[in-house]
Amino acid sequence: MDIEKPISALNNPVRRRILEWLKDRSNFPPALPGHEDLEGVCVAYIQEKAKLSQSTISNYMGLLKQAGFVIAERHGQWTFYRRDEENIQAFLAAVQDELLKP
Amino acid sequence: MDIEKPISALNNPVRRRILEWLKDRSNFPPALPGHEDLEGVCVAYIQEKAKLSQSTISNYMGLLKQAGFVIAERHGQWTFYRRDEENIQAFLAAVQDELLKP
DNA sequence: TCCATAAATCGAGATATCTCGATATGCAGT
DNA sequence: ACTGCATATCGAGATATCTCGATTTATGGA
Repeated sequence: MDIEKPISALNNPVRRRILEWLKDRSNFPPALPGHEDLEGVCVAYIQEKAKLSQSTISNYMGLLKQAGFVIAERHGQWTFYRRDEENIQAFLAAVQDELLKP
Repeated sequence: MDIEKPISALNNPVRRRILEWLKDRSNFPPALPGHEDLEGVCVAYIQEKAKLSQSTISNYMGLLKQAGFVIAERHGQWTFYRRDEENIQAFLAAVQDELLKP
């Protein structure tokens, strides 16, 4: 596991906060009608909470996705983002492995 | 524990490699005569291994120090840097705490 | 005191990141 | 096909990081 991209993605307070918000779906407005079964959150909700422009948040979510922290799922015109818990754990293990003495 | 500075310090491959090198004193030339008891490594040795300029390495070591990853100890004209294992562990715990779901 | 060496600080050019508004793309409904 | 909405991508200015050589500061020895 290469930690280059993940570290870079974490090197921004807003992106870190988004990852925290995504821990709990109830940090956002209720799911859109017909999507109640989905864990993910649409970009517009994240944008509203982060108070940054739509393009910035879309870009941020792309970085978080490339870093392996989130999974994107397209449903119709919406993209729903949710945390990739497995990959997050793999990243933490990799950082420990690199940082911790033998 | 604020992870802002530590994350920023880790966001560079050379600084990460320096932290790895410092895990084992034998990654560097033998201690200077009269300093065999010290764990730390002088800037010149790190510079030689990293193949970057003296000012760059001095700057890097300052960042790693501010991030809490290393401890600097001045002895005469030399500054010896060594890992701060406790703080490194504290950082890892903080990252886990921030990243991992409850 | 004067010189030599190690490290820190300064100033600057090159490159990367941040963040925006504007535009493009994809999808749903009429 | 056309319109409207959600998201992605583009282009750009502002700011930060990278890295260097030059200079300064601190220390030790002749």
